[in-house]
Amino acid sequence: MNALPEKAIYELHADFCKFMGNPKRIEILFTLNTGEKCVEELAETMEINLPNLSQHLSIMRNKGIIESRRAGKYIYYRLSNTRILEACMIMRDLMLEQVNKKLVIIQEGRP
Amino acid sequence: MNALPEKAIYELHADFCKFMGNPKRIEILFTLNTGEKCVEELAETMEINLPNLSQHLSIMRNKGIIESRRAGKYIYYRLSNTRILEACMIMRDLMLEQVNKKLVIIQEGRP
DNA sequence: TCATTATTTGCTTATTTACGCAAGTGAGGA
DNA sequence: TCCTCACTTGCGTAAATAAGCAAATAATGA
Repeated sequence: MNALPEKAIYELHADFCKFMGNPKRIEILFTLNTGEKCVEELAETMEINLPNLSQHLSIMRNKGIIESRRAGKYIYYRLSNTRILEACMIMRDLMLEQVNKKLVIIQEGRP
Repeated sequence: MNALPEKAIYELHADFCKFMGNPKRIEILFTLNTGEKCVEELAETMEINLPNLSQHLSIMRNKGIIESRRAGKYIYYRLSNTRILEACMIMRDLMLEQVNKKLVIIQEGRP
């Protein structure tokens, strides 16, 4: 097979991870983890306007993070692979750990 | 304890994950996984100029992804928690899976 | 066929990010 | 003390991203 050069892998890797850098997309991830949802439902749960949501969905669809199917009038979105949630939960744990560390430092600041 | 509102968690989560959206920072992660390195060594391995590397290191340090210690003239960087690599490897696997899927689609396009 | 509903696209603006260069800082040694 | 080396910071610019609005699609039902 063709060996992708190392630098190209890093580019693809970073590009694939970019979707995680936006709070709305993280929210989409967690919301879809509770089950398939149509765009309107998502927009309502998330309190986001439709065009903006649609753009985020399109980014995630293009990267293969989520998949969609049409059923009558609605388009339903779901996670393509729940392992993404695994990675996401690790990041969340680590983030919360960091937040706690910072809180402790602040609290130690005023004895 | 004070319950962070859901939206705030998504903000913090996304912000914490942002570092993954840059190929240089992914490379730093993988390079430091092979062991502690000083800035100069990193710059040489990665073929990146020092100020730019330093900026990426500072971003990762502020988020608690990496830690540093001074030893004489040099400042050595290391990963603060190797679980970050776990998350990163899951993302990498999923990315490679997607890349393969896309290659298959392209190949099916010319029979 | 036409209107309606659900979703997407295009366009514009404000904000953020990346990176190169020049200058600054700070510890160690002459 | 002053110089040097290792690293960091500030600044300017180019490019990417986010979000809102208006307009365009695409499937459904009258």
